[in-house]
Amino acid sequence: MRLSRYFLPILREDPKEAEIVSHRLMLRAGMIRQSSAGIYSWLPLGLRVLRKIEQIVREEQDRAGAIELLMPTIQPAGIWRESGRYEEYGKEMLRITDRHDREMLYGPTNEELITGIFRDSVKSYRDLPCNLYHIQWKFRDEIRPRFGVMRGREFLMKDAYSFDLTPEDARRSYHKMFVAYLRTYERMGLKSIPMAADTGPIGGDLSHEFIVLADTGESQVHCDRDLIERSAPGEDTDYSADLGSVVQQWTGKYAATDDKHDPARFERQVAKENRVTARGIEVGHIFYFGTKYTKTMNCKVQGPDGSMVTLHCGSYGIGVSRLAGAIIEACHDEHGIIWPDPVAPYRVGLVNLKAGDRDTDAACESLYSQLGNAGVDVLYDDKDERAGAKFAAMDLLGLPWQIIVGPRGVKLGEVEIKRRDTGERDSMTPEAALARILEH
RNA sequence: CGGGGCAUGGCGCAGCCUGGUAGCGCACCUGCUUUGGGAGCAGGGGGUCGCAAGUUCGAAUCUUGCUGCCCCGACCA
Repeated sequence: MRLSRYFLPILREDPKEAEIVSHRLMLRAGMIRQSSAGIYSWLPLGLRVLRKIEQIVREEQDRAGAIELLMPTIQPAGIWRESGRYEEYGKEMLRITDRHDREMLYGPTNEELITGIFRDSVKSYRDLPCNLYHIQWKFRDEIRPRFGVMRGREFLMKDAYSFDLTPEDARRSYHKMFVAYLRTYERMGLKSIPMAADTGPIGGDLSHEFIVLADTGESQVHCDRDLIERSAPGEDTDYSADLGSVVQQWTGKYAATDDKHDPARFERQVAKENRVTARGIEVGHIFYFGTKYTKTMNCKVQGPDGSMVTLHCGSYGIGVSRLAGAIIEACHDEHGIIWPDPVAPYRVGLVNLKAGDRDTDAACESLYSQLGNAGVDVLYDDKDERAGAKFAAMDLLGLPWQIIVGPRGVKLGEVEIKRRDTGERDSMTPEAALARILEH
């Protein structure tokens, strides 16, 4: 993409409404614009990031055996009355009336909808287990939206729903999602830690929040260093096996958010040198809720012995739009964003230091087309601006690689290549620069 | 929902106290000079001063009401 033909409204100064760093940088880098409190438009650059995140989430859900579908944003009130949550949910639910005075709502979550679909379609235990997910916009009318995209009212969320015949089977389904989550965050270049969460009225040990570590995170967390150093299960994980032992490796170590922190237990359970207190952001939540909705909504299948069995369910959420903010919180410096390669909107920023100079233009055009042909996403700054402004903008955008092409270097047959994360810069021939990027 | 604050061009702000018909920096347009870490000079375009009433000869400025947004707290993927 040529910057001269792109839509990328960069702000030089900080908008005053943005307090936290990810919000500031997303506005400045032209990723988002606020529409109203807690509701944002995603501009082209922001949308690319959102799509990258979404795609990683999707791939890991698919790998774990979940099946994608798409449910609507607007739901009828009726099914929420069936589950009893229409009255229960309160003002967080945005209620709407259509032209026929029918009561509708903008979905804050989809348990009712999916349970309804499943109930009407699946009648036999032979179709179990089943895990269905979608990636869809949700709306929760938060009392006070804040932190930009991190706590908006409208947000993009991946939510999966598992259906099983027995609690034991449901546990296996839960474990799959647990592992998929570890993999998902790691692929985005984040360090995530599962922490035991409130299980609500069901009880048990099957609810975890996934916290991403970031110095500017909203909540304080305490955990065993082993959890931070451990890497996620590999691509070769066999999701058809029971992953209980894998999950056990993670849940066996101490990890708690501040509100559930037990200092005495922390000291007893974790050796002094392994005690870590850090800040984090919640980016996912998984839980088993048993028959909560299947019972009230009468969702049953026929079991092997011919009897009708109420299904056991869990739900598994990932805040996709929130992750865009969370990643920036975890990955930035004083100059701007530092995108981890897998979620970067473009891999390479090609900087023409003297647009209009014949040799410099030619060198850039050549690199631009070669990178394009090699399937590398490039943002080419071909605008007629001063070098300083271009450097500042490129650092703000945080693309992993910069190739800097100026008349001075071109005379010597060289371009400069820079890694945004380490700041390392090297001069080399354009061919070598190309090779360096392609080998990564 | 309790407490605090803000609303003036795309962004950041001054002007308001002490009413007289809107200004600064950045960004944008034109020209010239510049050109490797947010250039200089000259010229230019762009504003229902959040909305509505009121006071007044006259309101960005004073009064009242409303709306929007931000921050702190309780709540949350």
